[in-house]
Amino acid sequence: MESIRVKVETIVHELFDMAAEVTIERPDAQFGDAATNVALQLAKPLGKNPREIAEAIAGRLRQSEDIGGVTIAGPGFINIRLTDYALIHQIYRRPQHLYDSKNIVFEYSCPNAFKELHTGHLYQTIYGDIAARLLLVGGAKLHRTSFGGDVGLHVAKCLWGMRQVLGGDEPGKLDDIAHDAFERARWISECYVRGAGAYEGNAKAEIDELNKTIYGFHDKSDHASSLAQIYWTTRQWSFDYFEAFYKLIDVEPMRYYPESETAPTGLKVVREQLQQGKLKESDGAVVYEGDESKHLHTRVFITGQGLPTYETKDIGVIWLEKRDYDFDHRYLLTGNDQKEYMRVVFAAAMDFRPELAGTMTHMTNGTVRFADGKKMSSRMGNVSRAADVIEAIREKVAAIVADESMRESVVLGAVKYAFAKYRLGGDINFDLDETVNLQGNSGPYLQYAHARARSILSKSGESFVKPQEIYDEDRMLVRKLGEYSETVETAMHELAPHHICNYLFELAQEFNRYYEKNRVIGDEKEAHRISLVALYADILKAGLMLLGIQAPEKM
RNA sequence: GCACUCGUAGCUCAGCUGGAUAGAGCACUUGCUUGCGGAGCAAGAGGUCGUGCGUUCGAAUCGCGCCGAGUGUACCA
Repeated sequence: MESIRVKVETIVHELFDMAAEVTIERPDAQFGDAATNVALQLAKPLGKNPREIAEAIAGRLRQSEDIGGVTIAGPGFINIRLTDYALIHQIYRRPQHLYDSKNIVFEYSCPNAFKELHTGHLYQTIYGDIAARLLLVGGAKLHRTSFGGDVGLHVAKCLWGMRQVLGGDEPGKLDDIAHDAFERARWISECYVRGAGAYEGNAKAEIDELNKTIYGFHDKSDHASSLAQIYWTTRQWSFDYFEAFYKLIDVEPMRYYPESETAPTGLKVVREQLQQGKLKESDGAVVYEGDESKHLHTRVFITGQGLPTYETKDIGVIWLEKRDYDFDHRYLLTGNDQKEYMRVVFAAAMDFRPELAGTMTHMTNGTVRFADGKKMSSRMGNVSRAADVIEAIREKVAAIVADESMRESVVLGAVKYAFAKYRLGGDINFDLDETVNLQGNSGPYLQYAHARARSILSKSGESFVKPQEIYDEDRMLVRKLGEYSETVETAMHELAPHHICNYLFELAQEFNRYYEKNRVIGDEKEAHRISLVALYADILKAGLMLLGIQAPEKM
């Protein structure tokens, strides 16, 4: 398609001495393999009849050896039919490296220490991991990062709860709690609930005091006192739990920046910028004054009590990531609710450090809603816990997939695909039944499609040879196979994996249609057809791999 | 109040840098069913693309107004 675009642009330039931006579309099969509407666009500036322009361009295009035929349709669409050779050639085209040797930081997931991961984290972690894969495939030098709170009020509440449960500052008793990372995380979470309740009751002052004490563990490097030992041990439990969870869902781990690390850097920067006059003091707090004409709010960076806010910690993490990786570009994925807030942080960051301008992109995801929330909550308890979602899917998969060794990859295929198939931005509707439904647009459906294709290949004695010609019945399938590389490019460019999901599903449908009508094994065209099946299976596998989904040989 | 996001088939969503009869899955109706894995295929029904103006040869797509849903709007993250 790329070559056709260039061809048309060249022709337009030669014929009319104009630089037109040509787009090549994939038209309906009845029209051809490629189409362009340049003639319609040029009609006005040239003051000519669009069909006349189209005829002139078509005449030149017909001389090209890649092109089997050109027709003009409707008001002046140019429809192009490719030669068999060109069509086959497209299948072998590799996606372009859109991020070649770019040094990229991608921050996502961002769970708080001392808390469990919820469905929002699950969604964002999976989506982030896939987007990161796209950057990698695009040739980027990629650094995955994550950022979260290991200090702050939520930690104080939690530690207060631990004290109650342990019956005092008794780090020795932690050994008796649990040794499994997930059970430990659950225990921490129970302690948090206790503390949060007490904070609303009569323990507020005590917990506020504890909050300062915890900051002190970092400032004074206190690892010795009993309470500090509880803190450092359970903090590590949290990190181990993150690691265990990422492993469970088979995603790459990230470099984690805890707030205790980013806050000092952020504070230093903020105080310097206060001196520079980029920040102002207001009611005892340090604020960044928003620009109303740009719809930026005023936000507090250091509170009246001298504590850094999230804003300052976010500045800190940007500075640390810049220091550690010297990124060319930084992508950040957070929930929708942080959109306006982050605009201010970005504006402040660029104000403090102008060279950051244009190097940061904020992407946002919507919230996960459960289609069958009632059913789940009654059975599973806390619906929103990420581990419970995986467990619920596991139960459903167990009922469908007989081979136990296959189940886990189907579970992950189901959940990853379910999240990847939505365009990023809006709230998503998570329907457990649809997720594992083997009919329709789901991960397991595509995994099955792959296993089925492999099964055909293993039954044939023919080995793969590159197809040399295309029969009429092959054409639709071959066309679809050829769309792979440009689909990946689109997904890569927009960091939008849903394009790949849609494509793979359409490809599987196209193949099923083909397979329904054309016998492969035992047919006189077996050798030829087996090669198409092999190309299909390979593309399916490659696409699923981009989504972080395994393509099993059998199911 | 102001800002941002969203509103496409009964449900869940694609399509949105303007183009040819608006697509898919689920659900629904009918047919294929002794099968190379039918977890499939074929056909059907279902849409004033929230709404009204505007720009354009052409609008689901761009602009403005309105209606509806959600989020954010200084010491939380």
